[in-house]
Amino acid sequence: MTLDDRKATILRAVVAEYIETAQPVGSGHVAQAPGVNVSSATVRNDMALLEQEGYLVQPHTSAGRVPTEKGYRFFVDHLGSPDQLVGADAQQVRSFFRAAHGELEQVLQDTSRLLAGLTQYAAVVVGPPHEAATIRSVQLVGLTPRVALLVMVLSNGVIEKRTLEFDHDVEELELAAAALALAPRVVGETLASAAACAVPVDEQLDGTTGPAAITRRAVAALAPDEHHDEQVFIGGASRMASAFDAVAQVSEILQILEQQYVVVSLLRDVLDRGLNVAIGTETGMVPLADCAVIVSPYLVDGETAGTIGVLGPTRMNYPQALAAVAVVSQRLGHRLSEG
Amino acid sequence: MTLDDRKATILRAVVAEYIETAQPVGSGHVAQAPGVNVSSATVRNDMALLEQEGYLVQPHTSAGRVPTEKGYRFFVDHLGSPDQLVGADAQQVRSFFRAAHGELEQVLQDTSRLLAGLTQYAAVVVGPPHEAATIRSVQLVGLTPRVALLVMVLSNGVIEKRTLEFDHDVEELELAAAALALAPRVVGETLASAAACAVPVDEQLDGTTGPAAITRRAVAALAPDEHHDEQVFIGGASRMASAFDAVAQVSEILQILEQQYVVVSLLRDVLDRGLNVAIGTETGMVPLADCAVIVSPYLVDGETAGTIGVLGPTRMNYPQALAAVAVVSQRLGHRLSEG
DNA sequence: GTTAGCAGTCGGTATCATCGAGTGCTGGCC
DNA sequence: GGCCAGCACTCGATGATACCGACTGCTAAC
Repeated sequence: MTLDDRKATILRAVVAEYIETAQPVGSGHVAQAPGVNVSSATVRNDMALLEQEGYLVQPHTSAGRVPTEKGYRFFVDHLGSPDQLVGADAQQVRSFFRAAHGELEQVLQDTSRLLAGLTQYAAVVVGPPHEAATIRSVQLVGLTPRVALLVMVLSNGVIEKRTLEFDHDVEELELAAAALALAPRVVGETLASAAACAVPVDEQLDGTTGPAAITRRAVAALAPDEHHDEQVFIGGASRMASAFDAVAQVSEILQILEQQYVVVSLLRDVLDRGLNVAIGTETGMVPLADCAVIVSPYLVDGETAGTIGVLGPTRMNYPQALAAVAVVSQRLGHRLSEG
Repeated sequence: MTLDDRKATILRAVVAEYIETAQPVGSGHVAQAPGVNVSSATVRNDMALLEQEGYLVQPHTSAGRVPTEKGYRFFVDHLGSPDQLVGADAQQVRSFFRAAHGELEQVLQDTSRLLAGLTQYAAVVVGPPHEAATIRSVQLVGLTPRVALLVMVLSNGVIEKRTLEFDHDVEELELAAAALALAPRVVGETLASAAACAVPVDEQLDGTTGPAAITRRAVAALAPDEHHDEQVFIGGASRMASAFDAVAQVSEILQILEQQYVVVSLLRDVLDRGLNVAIGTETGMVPLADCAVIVSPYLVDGETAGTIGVLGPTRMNYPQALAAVAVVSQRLGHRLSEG
């Protein structure tokens, strides 16, 4: 399963050139690549072996070779020292995070654009899950006589809101009273724990009107939505499009990107398998057979908080994209740790 | 500038068939179209005239004809009675709005998906501007000693928040005091008016610490952000992709859809010109030369509140898309009027 | 083990003929 | 005068054919 030095060098050269040109690579080109100091005939022999071992394929007999998933996999697993971003890009990242300020959502959204701009592929930024955040404040605001808004500020700066609809008019005073009753019970709790531990308390109370009923309604609405536990921001889907040549394929990939919870679970899945790169079928999604995903968690205050990722073609520029993801995830974590 | 009956019928037939097949339309096909009771030779004569008048073009001498922008324009301007949605679609809209509940943002997001599903093009839903909404409640919540969140609930159920960063630690009590001072001045105002009329009051106060300073900071942060005055939701960009055949073009269009404020101003622009359909260069954006946009405002409580739109190829199915936009905008307005 | 040389493969491109959908025009009919 | 059958013509699309060249695998020599 392990390759000798020369074959590894040749494989690397093939992948590198294919990434650049998107054309099958012939032995002649490889022989001229730096580090390969053998003739094209020797390269040919080794390429034939590499094909037998499943690292390369020939689209047709008289053509050069193209990396298989296994080939890409070897390439990323044996990259040696991780690349640095080129100066201009590094500069861009620095000045971006120096200027980044304001709302969490805005920062995450802009970060996804930044990453997309750096890599020329689609970028995904998943915000910190609300799971872990505790409730800082609770408020009940009437919008119409029968509709009120439950507004909670979480410790990570995210705001959760729930619409409460009643089948009878509700007074502002009742809302205020309900909010007062609610606050001591839920402040300091997470959404989930607040929803769980507050329920039994409420079941004892009865009646369909008055503050107690409102409190009960509010508690019932607390539980975190299945799919909205974390925020997802996707940037640069348009850039990814240019990396493919069939419109139908682009459309399928966009369709996946539109289902944000699918993207989130894809990233989570990859991380759970202990990977930070998933190539082709490794993504587990059929329409992504020609795509690769790079994932990296970012740390806020030393704990993994969210995830960023890049989605591009299997022949993406791995060294550069890996470097970009690494730098951005590190800087983003830093930025969010400051508070 | 006006066409006689037969030429109008022929033009309509050409546009209708081209929309369906995306192939240049020949005189033979037109002659067979219902309503055209003349021979292909006569159709040929009229088509030649229609070409002279700029409604049609021939891609090459021995080919059928394709509508020009002017041709599409005539088609949509003379559609006669607006189409009805087919039964299944109408049913889908009804059940969607019957089930629609919960947060405003979620409803708008889902509506964009619904509209995209109905039309098979990209759909845009612009939420009610925050401009007109008045502030219902104000709250200041500390996140870290030096960072606080200004949270405002607006009358339309939208939440506006502003991050306040201080260069010295701030006590919870100070925040509470500042919020108390702020509330009577801004509740009931719009964001803009609150920002405007509260400023002079604050300039009289001095000092860099204490509740007064916090209040001043909060007021300064009130002014609505230029670009985030309304929320934009875009659905079904992937569907639009399949309507084109050049990847580069798809990429350019996606790029525009990614700049949400561009989309918003595009829709606004079209409405300002008194149109509800913009075709090709009428959109004013070069990459959209092969696109058409359908726009419709929706009314909440009798007042125009937001806008919905569809972006598709110039050869989009106008009757169907117009019907879908009309129904959805009407139902959405209804749904949001209930409160 | 490496490599120069060589025969063989096969996709891509160019050339050419053919086909057919579609046109414009003409001349006859109502 | 308006309509239309008929006809010659145009020109892109399609398919066959030949050619070119970028490859390969193999062999024999170093």
